[in-house]
Amino acid sequence: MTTIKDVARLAGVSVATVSRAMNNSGYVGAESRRKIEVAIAELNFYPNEVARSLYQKKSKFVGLLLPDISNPFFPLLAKGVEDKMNQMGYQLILGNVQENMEKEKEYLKTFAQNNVAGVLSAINGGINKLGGIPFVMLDRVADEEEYGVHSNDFQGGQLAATAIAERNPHEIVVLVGPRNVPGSLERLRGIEEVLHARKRTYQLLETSSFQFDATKETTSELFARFPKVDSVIASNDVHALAILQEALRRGIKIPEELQIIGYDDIPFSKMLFPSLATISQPAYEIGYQGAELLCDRIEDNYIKEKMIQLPVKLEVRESLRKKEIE
Amino acid sequence: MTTIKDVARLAGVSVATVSRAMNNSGYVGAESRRKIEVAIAELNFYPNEVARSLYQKKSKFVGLLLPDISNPFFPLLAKGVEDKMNQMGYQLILGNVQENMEKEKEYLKTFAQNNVAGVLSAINGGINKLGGIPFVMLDRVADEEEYGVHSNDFQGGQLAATAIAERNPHEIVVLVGPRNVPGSLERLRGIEEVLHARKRTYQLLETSSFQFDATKETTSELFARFPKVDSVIASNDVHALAILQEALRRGIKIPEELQIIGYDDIPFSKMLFPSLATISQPAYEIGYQGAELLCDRIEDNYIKEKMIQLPVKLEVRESLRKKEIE
DNA sequence: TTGAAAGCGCTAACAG
DNA sequence: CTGTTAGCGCTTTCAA
Repeated sequence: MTTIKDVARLAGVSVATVSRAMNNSGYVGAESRRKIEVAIAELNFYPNEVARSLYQKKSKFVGLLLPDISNPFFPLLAKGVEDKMNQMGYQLILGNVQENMEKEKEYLKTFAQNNVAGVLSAINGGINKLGGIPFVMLDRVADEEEYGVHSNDFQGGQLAATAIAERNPHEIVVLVGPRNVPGSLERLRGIEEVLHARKRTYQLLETSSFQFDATKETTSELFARFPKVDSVIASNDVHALAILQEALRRGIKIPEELQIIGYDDIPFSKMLFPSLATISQPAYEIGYQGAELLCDRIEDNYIKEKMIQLPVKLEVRESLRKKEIE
Repeated sequence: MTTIKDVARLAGVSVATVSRAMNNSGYVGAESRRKIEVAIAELNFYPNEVARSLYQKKSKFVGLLLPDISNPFFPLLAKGVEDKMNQMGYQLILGNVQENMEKEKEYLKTFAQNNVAGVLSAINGGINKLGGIPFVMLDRVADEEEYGVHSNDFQGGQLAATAIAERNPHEIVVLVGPRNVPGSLERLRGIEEVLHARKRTYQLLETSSFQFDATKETTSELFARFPKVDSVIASNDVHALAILQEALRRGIKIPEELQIIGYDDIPFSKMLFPSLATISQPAYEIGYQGAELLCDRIEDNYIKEKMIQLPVKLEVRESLRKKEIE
């Protein structure tokens, strides 16, 4: 391993000068700078980040906490985070928590042990602080959080409910996401508001988990409890797709006999047939802007908005019936 | 931040003794140990990993290089890696490279700068070495690699081709993955061997990328160039699903008019209707065993197998026709 | 404009 | 069994 010392020796200057040259801090004579650059190139030197972060008490790492990396929504979000963070010179420590509080605690501890510069978390209801380390919540942002990026769940709920309500629903079932996921209730509020205003009745089906594996359970429960359901407002696309496809398997016609709308707009939703109508959340954008916000916090920049809310969008696709002529 | 010094002071011993107690290295008297434990608990102390890794020249980080985190195969693999690595006390630095050589180089550099203990890479054809840092390749393992975990691509190709050949194919199209992905050619060998032996003709369609977004292109090309295709052997599930669903959209009956077999067995393949027959690769297991192998290398344990090949399995599902009675 | 030196928190000789 | 001490590679006073 070549160190700053080797560079200093080869350039014929002191390590302090090399350090100043590398970091553009303090004065460095033109001649010294040139010699240092040559030496660095010659030795193919790059500074040891560990030593840096020991001194600075702050590393170039950012912790990323995700609830379930196998739900395609989160890789998208992670990409947004990664792109921005890399651009700013940070690396991500991956923490895939699978709705497991113990793992979350473990991760927060190792984040602290490694002097992370900040944490981005899509985990609801966790321990969202870590002595002075900046936190930014992504997607799942509880009311009491200070910094976060999420999309407008209330509006999303309204859009979804309106899309269904306008399409001659007879028996509506609303899938409600886990109570502890902040957005779930907001969406439900939006949905109920619209449905009440339009005097539509509906049934609720609570899903205890957003985990990928939970879909089978939800699906069987739906068809068992509500055999006459003809319209589903789902809590996410993975669940919606599971239901849609199970319906096809049972010979139920989509959308004539069962229409369904999802939430998230994961890449598969557009790709499958019939394509899944959904409320599109800007997953990549949430990650990207969350990363921006975190960088601003890390660098103590002025922050215009602590809580960023991104708009959602209705994607009308083949899983919805034609609109009624009003 | 509370340091080992604080603990030493409170326990009335030296930092060396605290260090020995924490690491169970060297002698520590019972009385001292007790006092240290009390002090640690009292202060809620945990050691700074940065300082540790500076001294050891080796951190508790492992770099994970992935080609495309939005392809559901890789999150699965990542989970396997994460589970094993966490269990062994390591953290993952995420490197999602998107088939971009520049990004890969960047990552390798920062891995080195951060004293990673090792690297797990699912990137083909990269710069798979880093001055003395142990590398283990996952899934995409070129011939010249020394350490890796992958599944038996030749066998996978054979299984896929056999499944199709036994089911009365008229016009077979074989999707060939990117040339630079080592497994692609192996699979093709397996496929061709079977098809030749059974005297089946077939067409090749090369796909230049495994990226999620590349599916649309592949799909249109397939139907444009081979309008009479009735059997597809795909290079991965994402492509296979795209084709299958596009066929449905065009009113082509699955599997009567078009049968198709994928590769990977991502979670969606089982969930969709018609479900996708595929060659199941043990993605989680590849990640997990890769992590095990890497740990053994890091700890300089005896290594039985440097190159681990896991079996693949044919999953017969609804996208295949009934077998011919022979 | 530069260099010497202290120190970030921890580990490991080494001497007691 | 325990403490003193010298670093790990880097940044940053501070004095020259």
